[in-house]
Amino acid sequence: MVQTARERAREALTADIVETARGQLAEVGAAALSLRAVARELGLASSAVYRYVPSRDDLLTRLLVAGYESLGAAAEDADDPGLAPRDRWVAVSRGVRAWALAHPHEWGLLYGSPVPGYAAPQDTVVAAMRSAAVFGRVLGDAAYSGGLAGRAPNADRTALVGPDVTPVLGGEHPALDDDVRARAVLAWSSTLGLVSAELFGHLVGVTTDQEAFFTEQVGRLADLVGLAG
Amino acid sequence: MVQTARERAREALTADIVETARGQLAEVGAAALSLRAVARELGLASSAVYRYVPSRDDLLTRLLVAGYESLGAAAEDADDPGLAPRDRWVAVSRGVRAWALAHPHEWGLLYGSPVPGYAAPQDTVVAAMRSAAVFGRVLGDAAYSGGLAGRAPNADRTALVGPDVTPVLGGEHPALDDDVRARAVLAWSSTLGLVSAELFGHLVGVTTDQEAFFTEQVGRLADLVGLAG
DNA sequence: ACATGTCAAGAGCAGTGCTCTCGTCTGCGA
DNA sequence: TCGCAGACGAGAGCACTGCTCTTGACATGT
Repeated sequence: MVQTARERAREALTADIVETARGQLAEVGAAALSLRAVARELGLASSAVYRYVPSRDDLLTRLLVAGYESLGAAAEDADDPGLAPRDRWVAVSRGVRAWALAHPHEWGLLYGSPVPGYAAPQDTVVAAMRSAAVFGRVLGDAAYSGGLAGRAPNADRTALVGPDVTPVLGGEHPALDDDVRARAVLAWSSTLGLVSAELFGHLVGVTTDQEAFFTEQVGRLADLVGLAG
Repeated sequence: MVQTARERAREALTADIVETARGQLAEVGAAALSLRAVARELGLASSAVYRYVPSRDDLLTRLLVAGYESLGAAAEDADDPGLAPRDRWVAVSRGVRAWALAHPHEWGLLYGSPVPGYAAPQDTVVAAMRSAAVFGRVLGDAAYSGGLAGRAPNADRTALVGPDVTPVLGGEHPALDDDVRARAVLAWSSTLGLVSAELFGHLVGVTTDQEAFFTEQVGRLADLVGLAG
């Protein structure tokens, strides 16, 4: 028992605050998240909350990290290494969409417009990598299992992806050149766009069956990456 | 002169309020837009503004419509009917991106997370169509000029686009089936995703040259749609 | 010249983030 | 076992927000 009773109580109450804030976030959204409302729900004075959370921005950061972790876990759960590469990619994409539909306000916090006056600190980028890494793993496994199409016919185009993304996008492999990595980044940000467009209401009236439409589209994106299936 | 001096003064002041609010929006973002700050900047009492704008939400709606119109105009300006279909698509996409970079907070209002407690009224959807219609026109012109690839080999897949989008996506033409329309919708929402990802900081460290990267990616999307060039 | 009604302003309500102070109480070291 | 530093919760208060209501001045149309 390395921590005292006070420390335990402190951690428990801090966790309570973050959990209550998550509930608030799910109900009213990030920009309307109120520290006073969290305090009210916990039966605390608003000033007491500041003993545990230094500021509203810090609370947002915690929710941001928790959101990235939650999304990353959902993506990992949706992955099934036994499937063909293309089907794996589609399954992970569907997992991401399902999480977004279940947590729309959290998705807005992660990938929507930034909260005014708030800049995400550097700690959040590692958490943000978790879901992207799942796609990267599918890509890497496909390369090693031969489930990735060869070099595109016009692969002489510049690819323009930074060297930092190599580890997260499947690692080093002869089949994984910058051209296919650029395609993967395109597929990833396209998926972001599809989910956001659906969630933010930009596809109402455009599609007849949102889920089937999404599945078909991410399948096209998997083809664009060159995944076999 | 059908309107009295009072009516003219009223319209001028209303326009001043909206213009000042646009400035505020550009500076601090939509969620932090303050009616009182607008009033201060105009030398008015905060209560006086409510004589011209019924509520903050109504002001947001006006800014939303103005934003869609501004983006649509930028897309139209970027279009050049003399180019090959693929180059036209890329040019319009680049125009959209350039507008977004010049008006980041307005882009966030249009395509980012919705402002809490605010639901966009139906009037905004027609304005939102304007930029999409430019892409639709490029698609339609390509079909009529023969610059659109034929039916995809596996076009037996369901396409799942609603019938309402046909007019805006090039109209009726034998080469424009629901499969190619679905690809166009995918390319459009992918472009949304690319721009949002860049603007909201999700591509920092991923690409080495944002503009060249974007140009290359929307070129891939144009290929996916089947535009020749 | 007068009545109508539009106008700007101010006070006020309920809410926000955040700070400071003031008693209380806990837990650690002597 | 005692005493005290430090943590704790509560409350008041500041500056800000959107919005409503009243009040008094002014311009407009008859």
